[in-house]
Amino acid sequence: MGENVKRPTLEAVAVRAGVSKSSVSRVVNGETTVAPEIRDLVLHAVRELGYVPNSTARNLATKRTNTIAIIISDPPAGLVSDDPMFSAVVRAASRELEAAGKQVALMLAGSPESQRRVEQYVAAGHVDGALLVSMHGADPLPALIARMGIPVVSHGRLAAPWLMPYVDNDNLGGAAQAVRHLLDQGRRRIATISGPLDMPAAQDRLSAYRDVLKDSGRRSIMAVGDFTRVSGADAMGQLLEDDPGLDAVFAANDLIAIGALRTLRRSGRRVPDDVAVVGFDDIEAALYTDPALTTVRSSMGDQAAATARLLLGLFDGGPADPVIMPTGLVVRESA
Amino acid sequence: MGENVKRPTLEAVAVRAGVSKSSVSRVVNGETTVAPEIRDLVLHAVRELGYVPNSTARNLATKRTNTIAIIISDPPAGLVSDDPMFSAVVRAASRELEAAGKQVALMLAGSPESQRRVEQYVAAGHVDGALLVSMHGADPLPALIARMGIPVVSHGRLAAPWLMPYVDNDNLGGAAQAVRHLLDQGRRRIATISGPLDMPAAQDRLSAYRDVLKDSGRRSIMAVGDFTRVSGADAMGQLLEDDPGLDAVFAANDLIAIGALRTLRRSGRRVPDDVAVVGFDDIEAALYTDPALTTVRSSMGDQAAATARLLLGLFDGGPADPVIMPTGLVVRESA
DNA sequence: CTGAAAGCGCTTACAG
DNA sequence: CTGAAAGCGCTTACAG
Repeated sequence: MGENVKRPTLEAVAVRAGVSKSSVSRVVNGETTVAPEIRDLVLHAVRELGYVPNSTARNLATKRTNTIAIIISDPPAGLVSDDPMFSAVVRAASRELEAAGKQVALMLAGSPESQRRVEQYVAAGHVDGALLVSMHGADPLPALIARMGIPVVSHGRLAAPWLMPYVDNDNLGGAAQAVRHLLDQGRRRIATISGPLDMPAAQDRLSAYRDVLKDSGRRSIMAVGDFTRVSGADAMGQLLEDDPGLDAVFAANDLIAIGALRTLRRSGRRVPDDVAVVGFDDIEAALYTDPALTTVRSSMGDQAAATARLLLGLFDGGPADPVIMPTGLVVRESA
Repeated sequence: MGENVKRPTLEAVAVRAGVSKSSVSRVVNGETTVAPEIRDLVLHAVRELGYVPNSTARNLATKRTNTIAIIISDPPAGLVSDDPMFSAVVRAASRELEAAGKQVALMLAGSPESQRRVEQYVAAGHVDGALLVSMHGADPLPALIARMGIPVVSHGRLAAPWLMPYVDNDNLGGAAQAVRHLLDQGRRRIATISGPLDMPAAQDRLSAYRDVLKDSGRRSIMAVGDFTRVSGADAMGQLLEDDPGLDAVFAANDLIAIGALRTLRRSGRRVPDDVAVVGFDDIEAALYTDPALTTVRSSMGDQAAATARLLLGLFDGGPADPVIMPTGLVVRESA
């Protein structure tokens, strides 16, 4: 498995260049207090030898690791990662962090064992900071991570928001806009399919729905989903049984909407003629449903990038204030 | 930002327990050659102090890092990661690796700069091994990684398969089965929409399509896609112009099929009555298209897990032989 | 079975 | 501006 060439050390470079290790270290780390001639000697030797600093040794000496953990607190069922959001979030955050010269350690913390592993990992001083993507309200991980004494931020508001700063979408505003849109279209019996009720995003989207309906003197009709397609399909079936006359559905995310669309189709309802449907997130698939899905745009990518930047800012003494990103209705065919 | 409590060192444990550092190290590492009483003393001190080994120091001493890189060679456009495969692969591989006690470092290598970063990272001795997910044939990264002298495997056959062992699906077999299914249904003008032609998976699926058609004395009708929905929609439009009478399409993946379905719908074609459609991959979304998509199952999750196991096996002197995983047709409504 | 000592490859005060 | 030396927190032959 490879030549296993021993990599040159800083010491080898020093010998080769005929200077001290200190000088090599300074040059390699870009310190300015080095005489040009020494600098050249070192640079030359570095090139000749193909020297690359051993970051393990560097980390030990500096007590920094230059790596940031992206911790995805995925429930055992694997809810999140089947979501297109998973890739959007991981990717955008990685890009941002890497662009800032940080290494990224991805950690999936689904099972209790993997939670322990993550805890150990952070406790072992392996990371300088952490970006948390937690997906259920009862998750004990945020509290554990928060007390580890490293900068940490959350992608999405936590059930315990005081634990750490976060970046979130304007779930309340977006959901309200969606429901008002249905109202404006003259829909009378507007149902909703919520996300998992222990998640703040699901709670917000639900309570905005309720508030808007209440203000307009209408009754709430709800079923509980869990942000998956299949839960949307099931919930829609239940809703149709409960109230066959409903004429609109606000789905707490696009995946739920996609599931709901299938059930509506199978029950012979036309969308939007019989039943209007609005989703949330504006994932790419929303462009390919039949009819194309009207939805609330919440760029998870942008949100993840903003979360990463918030974290990076923390290292430079930046503000630890939550940030809420705007959402907007995207009207297509389904409502 | 936290209490910044200095973490106890192995030395502190030794002092507390009244034994040598060597003994503490042995106990902590589970060596059996330790007297029970010493063991107890150490364990007690470890617990009292809340000792967690500093893995940076350990890595420096052992010259191992216990971490494996998952390197996603994502083209700049971001093709892969919009794909549901991204999450399936990252997740399954992570789980497998973590279960084996390895740390996972996720690296996105899209741009030339990030390729350099990955190279440096591996060269810096930060990882013990790497799992590569490369997405285009001209990718220079596999060759670079392959010569770094660490165990490395590829998720999917590379354009240069000799560089490292890999795990792949039976793309040839699966595609052949799909096309034969269309033939068996009496379809006469069977088109295909390929993936990016520099990717082995796309090549295989295309050549199987061609071979089967040739054997049956039929003509190939093809358009090139890139494994995205939008490319499927566009390619389908082109195909319909080229040959309005076509009665079947084999899409190189489900995303392409989803795009093609939209174009067919908009052009007034009924599926499967006028045009039959078969996809490839069997992603969850295939269950929610209208009509539900007939497709070839290729569990990316299982494949990624198998890739991870192949890599882990390499560390124990396991075989470095490629493995091909079976595929199977899933008949639903679209064909 | 146990411990003293050297070593892993860097960084960083401290003198000069 | 430069270098010798100590130190980061572990592991691991080597004696005993």
